[in-house]
Amino acid sequence: MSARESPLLRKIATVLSLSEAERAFVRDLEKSRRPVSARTDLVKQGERYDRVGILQAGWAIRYKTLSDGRRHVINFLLPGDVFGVFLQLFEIPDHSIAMLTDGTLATFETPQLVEAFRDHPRVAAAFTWFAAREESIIAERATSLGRRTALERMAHIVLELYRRLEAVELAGNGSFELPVTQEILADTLGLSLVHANRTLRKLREIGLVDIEGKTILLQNIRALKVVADFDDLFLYIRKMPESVQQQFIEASG
Amino acid sequence: MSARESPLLRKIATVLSLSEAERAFVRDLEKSRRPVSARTDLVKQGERYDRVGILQAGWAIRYKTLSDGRRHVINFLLPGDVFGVFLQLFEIPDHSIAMLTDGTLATFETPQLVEAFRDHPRVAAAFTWFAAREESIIAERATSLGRRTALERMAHIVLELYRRLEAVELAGNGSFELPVTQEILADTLGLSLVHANRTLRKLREIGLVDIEGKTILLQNIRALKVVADFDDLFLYIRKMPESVQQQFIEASG
DNA sequence: CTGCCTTCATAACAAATGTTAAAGAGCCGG
DNA sequence: CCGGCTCTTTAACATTTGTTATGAAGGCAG
Repeated sequence: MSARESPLLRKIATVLSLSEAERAFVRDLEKSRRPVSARTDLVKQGERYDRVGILQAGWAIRYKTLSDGRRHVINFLLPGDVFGVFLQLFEIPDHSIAMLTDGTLATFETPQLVEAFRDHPRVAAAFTWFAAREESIIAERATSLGRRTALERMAHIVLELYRRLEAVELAGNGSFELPVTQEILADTLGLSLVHANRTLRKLREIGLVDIEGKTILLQNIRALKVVADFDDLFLYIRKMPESVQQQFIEASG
Repeated sequence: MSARESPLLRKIATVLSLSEAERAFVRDLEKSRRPVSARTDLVKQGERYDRVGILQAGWAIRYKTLSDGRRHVINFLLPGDVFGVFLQLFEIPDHSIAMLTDGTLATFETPQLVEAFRDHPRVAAAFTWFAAREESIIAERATSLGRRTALERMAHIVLELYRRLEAVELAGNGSFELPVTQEILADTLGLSLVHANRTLRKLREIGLVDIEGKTILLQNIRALKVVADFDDLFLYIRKMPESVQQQFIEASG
């Protein structure tokens, strides 16, 4: 796997090994790259959407807005993340997706998704794996929102992002770029802006993280894990069993 | 559709129309019915699981436990709900599933799931739809946990359960059986038991619901919707577009 | 029928988190 | 380099929610 592979291909490589032909197919799905600027809505709650997107660079959020303006960030989309596979089914999304930073986006159309599932079962397997993982990430966050304290939630999401970014080689040595305002963090963790700030300060005071500009440094990952009660099982960062890959091949007939 | 169809077939009928042959295939998936009693764990966090389950009767919960015992209920499983489609991929579940009441369970094995995707694309489409919907339900709940007050959350879940039970003909005329302790509700809504109780009392005091034993009566659905800021889009209780069904048929080759 | 055991209900008090306000830091365009 | 943004930080205070404790109600096993 070359260092210049797309983030999606890097991410897929952590889960299963594609043939060169399969990689070429994925590259083809990604070939429509275009720049998108911060604050652009890629998908709008309630408005028909019929493409699949692959984020190449930059961060985005999936979010919902209540009618009085309160916002909840469902999840972060990082480079290599795919969106819209399920939206294809529903056509009308129940949430929005917005760029947080400037970035690069590739999109492809439904027929190509169908083609993937018919002709490239291992690519389909990877897409399905990531869609399933998306759910487990959201479920873990719901657990944080329901049962972790503010400090625990903050520690948890820092670790989650670190692990996810590692897979696309955007994190290492305990640090990564976090191009996210505290307001976004607050809307993700179910906190007020002020309390998100307090919580971050506390994480710094007790020596678990250090923040310099947009860079966050995890100073004590072990302690962070204890505070967050972090178990990375929900991220499913491991190889897909051969038997499961085989099932996709059989299912595609 | 006869009144004696399984809840799953009733639920599927709200989304798409199956042929008699397809219904027969689903009935075959469900034929292994067996009774399960309350508190039985159907799936255990961290322990390999390799079947697909279809709940025929009774309620269950998907939940996670933190290492100090705090519990979060991710979602309710109601009659007609399917679990384990994604667990097939991961093999090791990151959450548990437990029966809340006595009930009836059918399970089938991976090869039959593969067969569904290869030979019965419209059945596969329905399964995929429900799996995707599961995610949107969890995302909506995360939104509640993050940004709705206790009262709003309680109103919201009551409406959600009402709409989901309607689809399997277990709710109507504004009321349904809610075989759930307040502790379970608390663990679902991220509240303490005491506060869940307070919140329920308030919902009664302001005349939005009435509770008699295990039966809940929604006295003012319109007001409940306003309080909860409830928009049922996330439940996707409508017909799957023909074009999407067609894509499953094409994908199965 | 009786006596657990679970569930519900409520009160008093504690703690976590939200709100409002204000000021400083950092960045960008003119 | 200035002015106006957005973002961060902090303080003081308000509110929601959690905790602990206790009793009542209801169902079930003996």
